[in-house]
Order: sequence, then C-alpha cells, then structure tokens
Amino acid sequence: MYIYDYPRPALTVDCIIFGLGENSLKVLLVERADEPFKGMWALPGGFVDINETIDAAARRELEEETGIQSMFMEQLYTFGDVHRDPRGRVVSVAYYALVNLSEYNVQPGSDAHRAEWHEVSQLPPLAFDHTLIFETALKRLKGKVRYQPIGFELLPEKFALSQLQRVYELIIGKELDKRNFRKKILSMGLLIELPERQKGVSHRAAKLYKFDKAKYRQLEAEGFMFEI
Amino acid sequence: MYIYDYPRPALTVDCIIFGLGENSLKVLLVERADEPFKGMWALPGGFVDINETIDAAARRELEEETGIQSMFMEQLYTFGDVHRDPRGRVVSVAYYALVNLSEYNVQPGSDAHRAEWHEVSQLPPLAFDHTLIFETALKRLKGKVRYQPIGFELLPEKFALSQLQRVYELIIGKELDKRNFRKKILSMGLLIELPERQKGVSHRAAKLYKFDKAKYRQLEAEGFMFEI
DNA sequence: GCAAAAGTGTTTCCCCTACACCCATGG
DNA sequence: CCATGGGTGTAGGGGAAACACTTTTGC
Repeated sequence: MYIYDYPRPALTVDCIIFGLGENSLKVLLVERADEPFKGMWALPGGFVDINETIDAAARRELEEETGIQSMFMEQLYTFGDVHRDPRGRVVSVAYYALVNLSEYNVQPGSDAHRAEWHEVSQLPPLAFDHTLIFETALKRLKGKVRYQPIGFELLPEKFALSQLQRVYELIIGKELDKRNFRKKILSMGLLIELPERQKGVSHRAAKLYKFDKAKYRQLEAEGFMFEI
Repeated sequence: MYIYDYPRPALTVDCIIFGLGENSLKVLLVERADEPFKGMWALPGGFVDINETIDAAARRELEEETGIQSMFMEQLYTFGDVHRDPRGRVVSVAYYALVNLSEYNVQPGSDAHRAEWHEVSQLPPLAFDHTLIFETALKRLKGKVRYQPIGFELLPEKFALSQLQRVYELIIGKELDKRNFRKKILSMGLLIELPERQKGVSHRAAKLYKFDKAKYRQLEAEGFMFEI
C-alpha cells in the first residue's frame, strides 16, 4: 500500500471572516466570478498548496482578501461531503477569523472579484455548502466568546467598556446589564486603563482600556478561566 | 484554474478511541506493521476513499478496529503540517470516539496487526505527530465532558451513579464530592431511574439509571445548558 | 439647558461547597 | 459481624442578577 496509489480529494480552505459594523456583526463574502455558482456569494477560499500548511493557506487567503497580515484565526471544522462541489471531490478545511474593521479600514474588492461585508442576520444564499459552514462558524463564535477572551479581537487595541459590551451583546444576542458587565470584566484584572479618553464624541468621553494579553496568558497557565 | 491542475495532499483519518478501564481511561493503539515507524505504536487510521465522506472513513476505521458499529464519534481537528509524514504530503483529519468497553468486550487485534489498550497517563512514544494529536484529543475530552453529556458514552446503557462519578473523576482528574455530584446530576432530570439494581456485588446494590437522550435534546432546544 | 452616553453601589437570592453518618448486602 | 460501597441533609459563603440616579460633555 503505497500512499500515491490512492485517488485524492482536492483540498481547499474556506474562511469565515467576522467584522464589527456600526451596530451589527458582519461577514466578508465574495462574488463568484466563475462557474459553478457564478454570480453567487461565497466564503473566500482557495486551494491548499502542496508545500504549505493548512494554517498558512488560510492566512494567505485572509491576507489576500483583507490586506491584514495578522489577525485572530482558528481552525473551525473540515467539510468533506462527497458532492459538496459539483466539479469533483473537494474537501475543505474551514477557518474563522476576527478582524477589527475600524482600525484597518479593510477594503474588500482590491482583488479582481467583488467582495462585500454582509450582516450575519441577513445573508444571501451562498454557493456550495457555505451556508452550513457559516452557521457552524457562528455557532462556534457564540459558544467560544463566553469563555475565551476573543471579543477583544473585533475591537481596536484601545476601546471603551461600552464598546466591549456591545460586542458581547451582538454575538450572544441578548442585552447585558451595564453595571454587572463592568464589575465582572474589571474584576478579572485583565484590562489596562489608559490615560487617554475617547475623542470626537458629543457626550462625556469614555475611558479607554486595552486587553492585557501577557497577564491573561499568565493567569491561564495558573488555571484561571475567563468567563462572561 | 481547473481543480485537477493542482498536486494534492493525501487525505487520511486518525482515530483516538477512548475506553474505560477498571480504574483508568484508556486509548486504543496499533502497532505499525510497515515503515515508516515500523514497530512503533500509532493511532488507528487510514486513507479516505474518494467516494466516501470523511465521517464515513472514520466510522469505517472505528469499526475495523473495535467491531462496534455505532459509537459516539466527533471530528477533532485537521492536522496538515507539511512534513508530518516522511512519505510525502499527508493531511489527516482526526476523530475521537468514546466506547464502552465492558458492554462490548472489544477485542483489539482481530485484524492482522496488533492493537492494545493503553492507559492515557502512560502512553509509549507514538509514530508521526500522533502524540500531538492524542494530546489535542485529551484536552478536548477534558473540556467537553463538563458541558456536554458525553460521559455517559463511556458507560454501559445502565449504570450506577458512582460509576458515572468515577468517569468524571478520571477525565477531569480530580475527586468530586459524592453528595454534591448526585444532587447536581439528579437535579437536571436527565436520568431515568430503572427498577433494576446492580447484581453480583458484595455490598449493597446500587440503583441503576439510564440517560434520557430524548429529554436532553428537548431541553437543549429550549436553551438548557448541561454542566457538571 | 438639553441630549446622550459614562459612570457608579447595594440588596437579594440562588447555587456551589463543605462536611459525617447510617444503611443494605454478601461473605 | 464485618467489610464494602450505597445513600442521604444542612448550613454558610460567594458570586450572579436586579435595579436608578448623577455626571460629564458637545452642541
């Protein structure tokens, strides 16, 4: 049994890129330029090169689509139904990524194809099994945001507590009590209060904070569990 | 860009099969019959057929190794380092499975190769990147057992509460208070008390229970969260 | 001075934890 | 009768949830 004797599925990555809109959670979709599903919206993705790890392929796709080199990214699940691609057997490893739109001013569409941010609650029909992939990603995000500090990845480095609270409310999908939220998040001791404040707002300017990654890693190693 | 123009990685599945020993958690390992890593222990696995889903390939491997047709199984993670297999580019989708040893009397080694149950705390060196895969599986199991009712999968259909408690203690790795454990698990209302009792024990026979899957699914749909 | 969001404490209640003794059964 | 695990209740503490008003700032 030599490993080259077997016909092989093609291997791709697909990326679910979440971003934060004004008052909604968004996902980056691309319009398919070719058949199959020409003209339909799809998740950005592409083939895994024979000399590149799957993670590297996902990073490459993320950068191609957004121009951002380092963002939070995590493998989601591998989809391998026999008929998920009409062209033949294609197995896809899905990744989800979180990006801060306001800081980077992401310009989708720098590539040849059209790309747009869509509200997660109003997605168009998607090509292939991408609706299933997207739903899997959203479910994972909702589950994970409560017990891992990934909400910060959607915000700029410096943020106000109300922004952070809005992130959680958008993802979890229910309102949180302001005082209890602040108490809880501050009591973890994982936020560094900055000397600066919000600028250009027409009301009292909020204190800005940043997430203390080093401290989180230390606490995590000691058995601390993040939880909202 | 036609999908057949790309050189493709080979695609395999690897299975981490957990079973419950007398007083320990065990994993099924096979001894490699061929190079590379001939004679070393490895996770059972094999190639994904071009006409079979990845899940089906994993199920097939599980059945080949254990003779059991339906056991709890879940995709774990996909491992795709470029040099993880010295024969060439091989991407492996790992699955973990939970099996109840006492009920099925699993006979590893029915196949041509040697297979044995090993205590998870005393594993030999493994072939390929299988130590990494195994550690990923164990971490997942430890994390998941607390908030999904998968502990039951390691037990026979009818079990005593003390058996269930032992499962949790083994996986989580710390002792639990008997009264609190019983209170919590019974208060969820997910166990059906059976009219029968343990047999053949030289002390007071324990009540037997079974897990109420239908009720769990119903509660889950209503937003209920299992948690130990 | 008004609109809009920032910021702040206290009480109540429930759940988690800690903890020790009697009971049933087989040998 | 003894060894082995089965089975049970309560008190205290801590964290989660509920809840409303004052402060700051720009216009």
